[in-house]
Amino acid sequence: MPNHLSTSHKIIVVLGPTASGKSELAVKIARKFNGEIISADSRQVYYGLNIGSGKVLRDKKIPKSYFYKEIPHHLLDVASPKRTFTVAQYQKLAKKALKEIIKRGKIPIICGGTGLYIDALIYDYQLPNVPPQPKLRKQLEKKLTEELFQQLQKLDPRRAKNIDKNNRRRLIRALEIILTTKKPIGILRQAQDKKSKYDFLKIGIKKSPEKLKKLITQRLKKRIKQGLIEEVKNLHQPFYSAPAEGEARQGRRGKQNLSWKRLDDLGLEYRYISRYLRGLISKKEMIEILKKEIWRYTKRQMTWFKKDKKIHWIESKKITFKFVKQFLKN
RNA sequence: GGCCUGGUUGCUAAGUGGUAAAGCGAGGGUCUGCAAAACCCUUAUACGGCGGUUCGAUUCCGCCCCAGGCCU
Repeated sequence: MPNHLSTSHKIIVVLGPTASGKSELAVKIARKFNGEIISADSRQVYYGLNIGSGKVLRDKKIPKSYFYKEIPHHLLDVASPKRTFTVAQYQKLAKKALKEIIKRGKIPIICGGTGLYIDALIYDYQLPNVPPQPKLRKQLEKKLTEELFQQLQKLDPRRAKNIDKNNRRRLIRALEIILTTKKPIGILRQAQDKKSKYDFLKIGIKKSPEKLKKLITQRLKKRIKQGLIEEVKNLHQPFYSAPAEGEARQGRRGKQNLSWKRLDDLGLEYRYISRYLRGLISKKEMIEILKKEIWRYTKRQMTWFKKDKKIHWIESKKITFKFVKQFLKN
């Protein structure tokens, strides 16, 4: 069994490309094995992004916290969509949730498609204690990529050695760290080889490309039927009148008034539907582009997951349960 | 029937008398505070057909085919 450390706590991870059916599987595991779910999704953390982010519905009978089919869900609706949320924040909140679940004697089930978030949590990434500094970034943003790289070489040669010298975003962050701490961080990486303090079982949902494409199309259609376009419209310009029955649903906390730019940044459904709403593309184009973009997104997700040799790729629910049962027995 | 414009890799699209950009798409990859992001690599003999001119034509000439436009 993977990572068996006698003193550590057991956690289950359910991951896979978007539209593969993670949420449903996670809930089933949670019900069967007395678990609670921690979402690991970079968009579901925002309130207001519901249909488009594929958030599970909230049980109406259980107000206050987030339940779905009587299973508590964590890390949903924890941030305003107006502001950028980052891995560091995710890590902090998710860690807290994780501890609490363990304290309750329940099994934490991390479920999501954001690979970085999952690993930051279970491997306890040591992120430099340097929050983003907008002013500094703005300044660095003015420089040429090459200049950024040269500056980093001077200040933190070890980091410069293994950084992607074309990636401005990374370069700026690296400089932000060194300029703030004055201490080179040198080499990071190789997180996957690190020991986790948890004993975890990583389950990946495997789907053939054909199947996945089909699921993407179906889900997109379904979401549009559920009011996805309305959701995006309201995020940009919410209704002021009392919300209608169906609308009061979940995670609604006042008006969002997200700019088109922000919606664009949120990606996929939010990006392309907002472009449609702005009249930049037709509805038909929007749907075609989305199918393509969502597919490409799954490929990026898979690139991340593929190199993780600890993932157990499964194709049926039955096998999953068997796996989980055995994992929890040890 | 006549005239004009155009036919370049999966798509869009440059270009030159000495065998050919780029973008998109597609595939692969990187990843430690924007990750639905950002970045990198790959995409072998692609110039409608047949002749001609030329040392050499995708590039010039002729004919043909195809697409679009115009004219009678």
